Amino acid sequence: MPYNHQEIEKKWQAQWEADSAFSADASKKSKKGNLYILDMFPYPSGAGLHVGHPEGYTATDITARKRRMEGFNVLHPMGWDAFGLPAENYAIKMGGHPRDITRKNIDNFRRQIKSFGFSYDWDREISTCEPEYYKWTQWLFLLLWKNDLAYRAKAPVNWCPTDNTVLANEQVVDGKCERCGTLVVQKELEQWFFRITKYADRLLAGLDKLDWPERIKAMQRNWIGKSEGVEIDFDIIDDKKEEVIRVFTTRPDTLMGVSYIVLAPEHPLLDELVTEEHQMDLVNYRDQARKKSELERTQLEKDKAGIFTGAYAHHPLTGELVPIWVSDYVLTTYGTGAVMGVPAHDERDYAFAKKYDLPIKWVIASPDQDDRVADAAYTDMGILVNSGQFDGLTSTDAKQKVADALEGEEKGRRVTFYRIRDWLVSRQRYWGAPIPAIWCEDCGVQPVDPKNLPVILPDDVDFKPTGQSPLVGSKSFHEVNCPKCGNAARRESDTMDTFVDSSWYFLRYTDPTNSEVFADEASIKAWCPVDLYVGGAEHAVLHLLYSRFVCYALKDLGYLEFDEPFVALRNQGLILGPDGEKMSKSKGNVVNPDEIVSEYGADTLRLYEMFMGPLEDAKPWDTKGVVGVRRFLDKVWMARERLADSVDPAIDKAVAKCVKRVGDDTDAMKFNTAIAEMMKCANVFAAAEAIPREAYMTFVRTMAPYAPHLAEELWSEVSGAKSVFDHGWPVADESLLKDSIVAVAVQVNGKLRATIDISPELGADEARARAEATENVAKHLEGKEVKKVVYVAGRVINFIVV
RNA sequence: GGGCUGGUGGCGGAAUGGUAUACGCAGGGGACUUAAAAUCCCCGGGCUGAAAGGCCGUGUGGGUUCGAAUCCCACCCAGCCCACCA
Repeated sequence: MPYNHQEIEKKWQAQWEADSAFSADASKKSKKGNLYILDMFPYPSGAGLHVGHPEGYTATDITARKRRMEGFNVLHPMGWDAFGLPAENYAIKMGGHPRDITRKNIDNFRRQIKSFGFSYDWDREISTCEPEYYKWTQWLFLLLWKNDLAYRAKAPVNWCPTDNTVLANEQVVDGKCERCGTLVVQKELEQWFFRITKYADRLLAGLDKLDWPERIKAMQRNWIGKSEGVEIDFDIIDDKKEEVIRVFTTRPDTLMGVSYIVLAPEHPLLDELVTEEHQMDLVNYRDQARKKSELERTQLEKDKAGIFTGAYAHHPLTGELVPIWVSDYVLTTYGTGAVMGVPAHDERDYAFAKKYDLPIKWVIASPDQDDRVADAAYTDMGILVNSGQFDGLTSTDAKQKVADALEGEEKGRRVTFYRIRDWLVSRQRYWGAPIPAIWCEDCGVQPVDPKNLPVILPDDVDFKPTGQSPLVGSKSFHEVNCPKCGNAARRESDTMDTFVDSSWYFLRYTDPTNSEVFADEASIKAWCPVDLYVGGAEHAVLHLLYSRFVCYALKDLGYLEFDEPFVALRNQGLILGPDGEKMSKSKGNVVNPDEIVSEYGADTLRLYEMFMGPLEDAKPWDTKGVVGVRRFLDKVWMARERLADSVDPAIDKAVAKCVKRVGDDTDAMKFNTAIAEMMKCANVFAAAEAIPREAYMTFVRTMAPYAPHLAEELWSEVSGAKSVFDHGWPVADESLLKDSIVAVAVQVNGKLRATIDISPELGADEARARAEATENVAKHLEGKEVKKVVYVAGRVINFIVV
């Protein structure tokens, strides 16, 4: 008979809640110490949870439950990343207030998450949109501001015309708004920034010590984009002025191959140096370039077009004349906005030179002479040629020698550039934490006194985005005095990027109700940093990089004793629809976890999601497969009817092996193979007429982190004791793990010819004799000379014959 | 174009130098049943053979090794990420 999952799961969820079974208490004595196991908190969308959410949550829940059984004190909290555009857009479209919509969504998310039986400490639940929380987001802003890590500046920024707000670089994907897909336009606006670039080098170096997926580390390295090279000054030939064009290159070894210089269309020196004859060309070209959207610039990647300015510069070492060109393949936002054109050894320069018939000078020869093709740039390292004093050097040596020469002449210097930009944190939207600043006509922009936090998000506003923050229209919000001179002033009306909210939330969980500090020092010390963090790979750069930055800053400012917030990180893979495609409403392949829980139970859903395949892989959903794990649970359930005070060494052995394997695999987060092992054990139970009670109860404890409801029910029914989680993680009986007889493969010249059942302790000679005695092996050895015999005890014996 | 990850039965996957395909799904056969469902047991890489067995087999081609899905080299394909970054 199948078990009644609805009744059992409801019963134990209520029991856990009544017992506060999972409350984390740092003051509690624990023999193993404290662990912080964290899920990336969800954005509570209107659609509710999808099956992807419980995948990561189950992985951490299994880990947390097992660690508790082992005697660790575990902090395992859940909360809500509750500010953000979707709720606000929904409110604009459908009416209502983003707060009400968000709270309703949170209620639904909480109900769903509780239905899965996760062992969260609900007393620590946080929500970033509540004033008790965002007070400290604002405090963080003030702290960074006070320490010159937050500042206001005018800069070219990304503007989304649909959402009517600026976006961080990280939120622009393929030139489009990450949220709504609208083409982003560049605007010159004054905005608030966090000085993340100050930490570029440390954020890069810190990656090395992290237990994170290589992929994620590579993406962060890529995003930080460190490149070491040389800045080179080219003197402009101009009687009137002493100006230089500064270029940046990572390949100073190609300096002798320069045949022109290219400036970005926005380069500040352009107006001065363009000759009269080329002035109109420049005006037209700039006009054209400005009209191109980011997307067009990307799509036209291969089309290198530009114009000649009529001006020339001196080569810094040879003094040779070098023409100065303009093209938008050079970006203002990287390096110096000017590059030296070396067509022979750079693909872009090559394309440009071909188009405008500029000289192509080969200065690097491939060490592999034949490799050099004349109809393409040679971009690898090599040996210098046609380079005067540098001839014969390798690229690596030449880089140093050229840099030395330039530094000697004061024509250049070694520099490091980063691709990462400062983090733009202000948004012209309503549903976010107000930036705690006050504008005074006399004193300029002033920080709000921390005593007056939180700056409450007002209700008397119209949410419709107009390009200005909706807060601009709020009267109550703006009746404020300057904190410095006391005169009437107005509040900053921008709100913060929601990534600021989520950049520190894991600290708040350690002390979620504190109204004096963002979290008490002792609480942070007790739990942080996070020992295990699990979430989707989509946060590879944004959230994870921002959180790291905030922790580095807080450490420098004396608030934390660690810089890296997440010691170990794992990404759960995407769960695809049954058709193997990414789940989406439009494809109609979305699986609703509520239906699985109601039809098969939470334990089945948990087990199935872990059984599908390795945690980090993308895996298609198969409802038929769900039935398979439910059958397994029913087998375990039914086995309780055949318990006996009997002895069965075979079953004891199967259980001991299961305990060992499940323990090891759970620690390695190989949940799929752990479950396969439990299934094997259940099959042994199913085939047995009587099952030793002791062995069965050990199995139930082993299964408990995976299927906690069923385990609790079986434990209380069979043992009469209260919670299976109070009884510790079972220890495998080592003596049962060793097999006295094993099947050893017998090979002749590497081909399997037989297997023999022998003791793994058996000596090589005896094993050989046993192997030779088997009929098939004898047949293959007949008439052959045995050159060598390889024996690996307990595994394989291989005869090498001729 | 660059980087990363991967390619194993009909399907999800297991095995990280030692019997390839554990476990599950789907399929076939049997037991129980008036019957069906449920449940339980057995069989499932290909070719060949009555069987025992033999040959082939982890994307392709080579290499290292007594022995390779696993390590090395080259290539093909797929997915993800980045991409005019000088």
